[in-house]
Amino acid sequence: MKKQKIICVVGPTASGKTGLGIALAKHFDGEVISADSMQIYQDMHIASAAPDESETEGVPHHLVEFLPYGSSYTVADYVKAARKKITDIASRDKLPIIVGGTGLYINSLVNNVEFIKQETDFELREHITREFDRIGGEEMLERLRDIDPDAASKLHANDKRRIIRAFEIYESTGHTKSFNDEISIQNESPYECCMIGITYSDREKLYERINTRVDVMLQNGLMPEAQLAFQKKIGGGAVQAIGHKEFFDYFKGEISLDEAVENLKRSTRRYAKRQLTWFNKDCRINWIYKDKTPNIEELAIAIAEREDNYA
RNA sequence: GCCUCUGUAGCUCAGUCGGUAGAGCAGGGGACUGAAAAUCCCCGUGUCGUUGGUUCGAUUCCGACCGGAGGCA
Repeated sequence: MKKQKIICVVGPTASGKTGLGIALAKHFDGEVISADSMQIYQDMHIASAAPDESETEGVPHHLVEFLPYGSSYTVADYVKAARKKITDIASRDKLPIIVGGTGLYINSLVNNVEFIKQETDFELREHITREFDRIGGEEMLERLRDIDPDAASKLHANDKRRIIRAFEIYESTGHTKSFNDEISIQNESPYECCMIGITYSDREKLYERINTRVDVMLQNGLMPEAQLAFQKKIGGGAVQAIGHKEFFDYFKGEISLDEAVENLKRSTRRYAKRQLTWFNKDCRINWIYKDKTPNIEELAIAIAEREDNYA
């Protein structure tokens, strides 16, 4: 069976993925599918750095700002939606271009991870969480060792979320996490993916970019946007967004505005570092260094053409 | 010009009654399969301002010099 060609543009925040995605889409007659766990939400346009109409230059962007703030969304939801978009775009003879910084989403999509058709059982999760709080991480990990030693050996007692998730899987499916993980990647990926990573060879330069981008966001009205989010006081994935939560302590009068801004810049820097850790281990990625490349778009196009004939 | 205080990790500072040093923050590395912009784990060698002296041995004591802060003129 012939594989569907796609291009993936990955990299840390503020590295210029959006612009490169648009350039590639224009060159190869493609459409962009975002792989960003925050750009999916509405009402956080500035914080999530969702592309503006003026930036996209007519290139369609999918899976961006379509979910109401406060809803919850999962990797499984994302992969399902993205696959559908790829099929849809390809059926119109356009090239699907995945652009984003959420490593988990990208990997799951590209590696064709199969998720069990099942809704999140929040009640079960709540129940297991209570048990965790009652007996502690060490004891929970011991119990997990009895049912799924492989998974337990990879987890730390403090890793509450993953320990809880391991029990959640076992109790709702009857299979261990290890087993589920194994069968989840048995189907070969239907995609032939050219992966392009964009970053700076000098970490300092990336951090400078991040700092100035935060300043620009502030000028563009990040604070009022955060204020609205603060007033909504609702959950879902969006409350985790860097760019809103850092202001909450300021709104409560606990820290100064300067402190809030510094915290925001620091959170963003740390996030970028985690993204780099994630992407660096993927040897399929062709890296482009912004501070060493005169024309990144030209290079990206050359990489895509070298890997295969996308034209 | 004189007097006092001060100079230790990128920053703020501990400390060594003389045996070459440690916290917080910043930062670095790693993990990651239904919350992932989340969550979790690990990481502190630095001419102890410079230069002489005392000493078996000085970052620690003494002197001079250089830089910083304050006071008196």
